[in-house]
Parts: sequence; structure tokens; C-alpha cells
Amino acid sequence: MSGSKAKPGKVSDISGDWITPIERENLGDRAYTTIRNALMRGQLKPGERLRLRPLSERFGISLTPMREALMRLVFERAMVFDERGTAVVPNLTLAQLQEIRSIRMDLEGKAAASAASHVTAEELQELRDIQSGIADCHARKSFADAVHLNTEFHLLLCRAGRLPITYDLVEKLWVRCGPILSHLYDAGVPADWVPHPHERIIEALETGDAAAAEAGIRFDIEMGGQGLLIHVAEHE
Amino acid sequence: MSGSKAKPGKVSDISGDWITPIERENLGDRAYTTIRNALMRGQLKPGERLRLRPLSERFGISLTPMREALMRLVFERAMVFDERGTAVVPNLTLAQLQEIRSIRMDLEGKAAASAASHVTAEELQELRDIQSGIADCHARKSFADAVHLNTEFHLLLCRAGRLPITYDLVEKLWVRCGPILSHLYDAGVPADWVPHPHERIIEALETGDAAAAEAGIRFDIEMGGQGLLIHVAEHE
DNA sequence: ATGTTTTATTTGTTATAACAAGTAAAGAGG
DNA sequence: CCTCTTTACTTGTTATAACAAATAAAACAT
Repeated sequence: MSGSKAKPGKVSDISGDWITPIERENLGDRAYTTIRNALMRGQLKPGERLRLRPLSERFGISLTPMREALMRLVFERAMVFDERGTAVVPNLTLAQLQEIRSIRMDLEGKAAASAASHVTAEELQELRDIQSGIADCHARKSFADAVHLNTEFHLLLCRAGRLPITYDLVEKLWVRCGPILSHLYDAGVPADWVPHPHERIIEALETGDAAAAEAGIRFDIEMGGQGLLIHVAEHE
Repeated sequence: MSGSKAKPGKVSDISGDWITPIERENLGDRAYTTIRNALMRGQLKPGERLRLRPLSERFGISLTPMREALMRLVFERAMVFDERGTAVVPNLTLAQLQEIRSIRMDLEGKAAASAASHVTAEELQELRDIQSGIADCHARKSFADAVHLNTEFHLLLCRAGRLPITYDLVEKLWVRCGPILSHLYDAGVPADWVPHPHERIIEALETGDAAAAEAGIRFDIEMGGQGLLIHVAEHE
């Protein structure tokens, strides 16, 4: 028995596996998601201030849900309040970036290991597609798209681990990095690593090798994030 | 240079190390902290519903900050919304508890290792005091107090690692466990382990042995949490 | 020109009222 | 006694207005 309010024979006995819980979408939720995506896509730069009233006008909603969205972002550290209470896109310090990278190595590592025995064929195929997309972007030197696909790869891999709490934490860490992600390639393209670390991870998943998957993603995070580290180190 | 809005000679050049950032305490913040503490102390049981209007009356505040506090707790998964949007204290599933324990072993482990080279003498003394307090509680069989002190030990140790992001995550995980923490001793007292795992951790910190500190806290989490696991496994 | 005071505007914060949707209670009909 | 319908009430959600504090702008004096 899970919940405490599970009444005997109301809903719990109508098979119900196909029931997809209908999510109530508040105005605040929608604004939150919109801003969050903008952060992850690097459309908001560090230092940018999001004021309550101007924003609520552009969103066409009132102060109440607008404030809810901004506070939510601040509480999960995707933004910060300045001295006056205005939400502003934060600037990651080197220490913060290093700590986030360290945590990600642990969490994404565990997720990748778990994914080795939980990936579905569809997810595996999507990972392959994303990776070939990344290769394309590298060939075309469209690094902005490469960054975006790289994010998708990591998050999908993490989701494939079927560890919801882990995924939650990892996703929030990625959001925090969003505003500076565009500098991933500032210190030079991560070379023409053949094979790309992601390829090794995909192979590990195909053979169900948990240890290799974990080592692969850890290596990818350690090596792939170096451009960011260098950029932040130089600019603070 | 950290922030982007650092104006040249306004505040940043008046030495200023002693300046303690004055935290603006909203009504919502205060309500949030109050409920959060209640959760951590086990004063709110799984299934308990916190309705907006009755609560705001008891707090003597209006709906707006009250809603802010409840939403904040839900967003960080310390509570959940039922189908109608009412905040309710959640019931941890076995899978969730196991995942949290696994994450805590990684994060608290890293924090303990870092603490080996960062603890201050005062923190070390406070850890000793807490641990002797735990021993006292065991002798007096006042397990509720022991649980509370145990939480304090883990959080203080984590704080001593000087890894703010890690601490943030760990603390939120502890809040999520708060409502069922009282069952820590349901499957029998964790024996008269001599020495208590915490003692070994303190020793490791004293000698600056990072590996031993990490191993110690991991062992403590793995062994000490078993009462909880058994309880949850039996009740779901 | 520069510094100071006053005024106006913009900022986040809180309370209140109107709304919509669901739930419980009461009543009517069988 | 049970079932259905209707009513009343409670729930979260959103918009609006009033508030306080801080900033920017303007006016004034030196």
C-alpha cells in the first residue's frame, strides 16, 4: 500500500497501467518552463536581470504567477536574487563549476551504470542518433547545436538509468550551467577524438557493460568540460 | 571579478570581509523554514495535508506568502501536491529510499573526505559533543533525540567539507526523509556497536585521513539506515 | 560645474477579492 | 433505506490594489 489516502475500490483496481497522470499546468509552471529552457539554451546571459513587472507584461500574466516562476528558479539556484530581490542570471565561479563537475561525475556515472541494464532499444537508438548529430555539427562547425545535442545526450543517458531522483538532481545541475555552456568550445574544439567518448558509452550500453558505461561518462565529463573550466578560470 | 554588476568603487573596496550579508526574511521564507523544520523533526506525518487557508490563518499571514512556502517545499520534493493541488507530506517508497541512500553515500562520502582537510577545531569538537550526546541518548533509550542528533552529525560533517552545492543537495535529501526518520530504530536499535561508526569518522578527521573518513560515513549510511529500509519495505 | 535636497518612478512584497472546480451536505424521489 | 440531484462550502488559482523601500531624475544652491 503506497499512499495513505488509498480508498479501497475506487480507482486502484481498474487495471490502470495506461492511465497517464494528467498534469495541471499553471500559468506559473508555463512561465517557469519557458525561462528554464531559455537558460538551458544559453539565451540568457550571466548578469541579465529579469524584473517582475516588465516580464509579466511580456508573458501576459499577472504578478502572482510570474513571481512564482522566478522564485522557483532562484530556489533551485538557476538564478539568484540581487540585493533588492530582482532575479538575475548568476555567474558560476570556478569553484562552483568544479564542484558541479565532480558531483555530475558521481551521479551521471551511477546513472550510466544503471542504464547498462535498463536502456530500451528506442533510447539506445536515440542516443546513436544524437551522437551522429553531434558528429555532423562538428563537421559543419556549428558548435552551438553541438552543445545543445551534447546536453540532450547526457540527460537522455541519465534518464535511461531509471533513477528519478538522480535524474532530477543532474538536470538541475545542467540548468545551472546553461548560461555558460556556450563557452564549451571556447578553449578549442575537443579535438577530433576518435572514437568520441560517447561512442564508447553507446558500445558499453549495447553490451550491458555497466562499469564501462560509468567510466565512459566520467571520462567524458572530465575531458569534455575542460573548455568550460578554462574559460571560467580566465574570466573571474 | 565575480559578478557582472560590480561597480568600480562602491562597496568592493572597503575591506569588507566582516560584512555579513543581511538576509531579507520574507513572510514566505519564515513559513517555509518553520514547516521545513517540522518536517525534519518528524512532526509532520506522511499523508498529512497542509491546506492553504487554514495554515495561513494559523501563521497569521495572507495566502500569497503561504502559498509561496508550500510550493517551495513541493518543488524541492519535501512535499507533493495531491490531485487537487493541496500540499501533502509524501510517503517514501522503498525505491526512493534506496536511491536516496545511494546518492547520500556518494555525496556525503565526498564531503567527509573533503572535511578531513577542512574541518576546524571547533567543528571537530562539536562533532565529538554531538556523538557523546548520541551515546547518552542510547543509554537513556530516548531514541527520538538520538535520531535528531544523528541528523545534526551528518549535516555538520557535510558542512565541514566546504562543498556548498553538495551540502545543499544532501540537506534536501535529509528533509525528504524527515517524516519517516522516526522509524530509524523500528527494526531494533543499531546494536551497541563499539566503536560507533561516528567514532571512527571523528578519528579519521583528527588524523586527516580522507579515505577513512569517506569509508566511515559510507559504512554508517549503509548500516545505520537499515532500520528505515526494513520499516518501509514492510509497510508498502 | 559640483554637491545636495527634493520629487517622481520603479522595484519587490503583501493582502484582498473574484474566479473555477471540485467536494461534502442536504434534500427529494423512488 | 437507498439513490440521485441540488445546494452550499471548501479547495487552489489568478488578478489587482495598496504598501514600503530603494533608485533615478530633477531642481536648487553653492
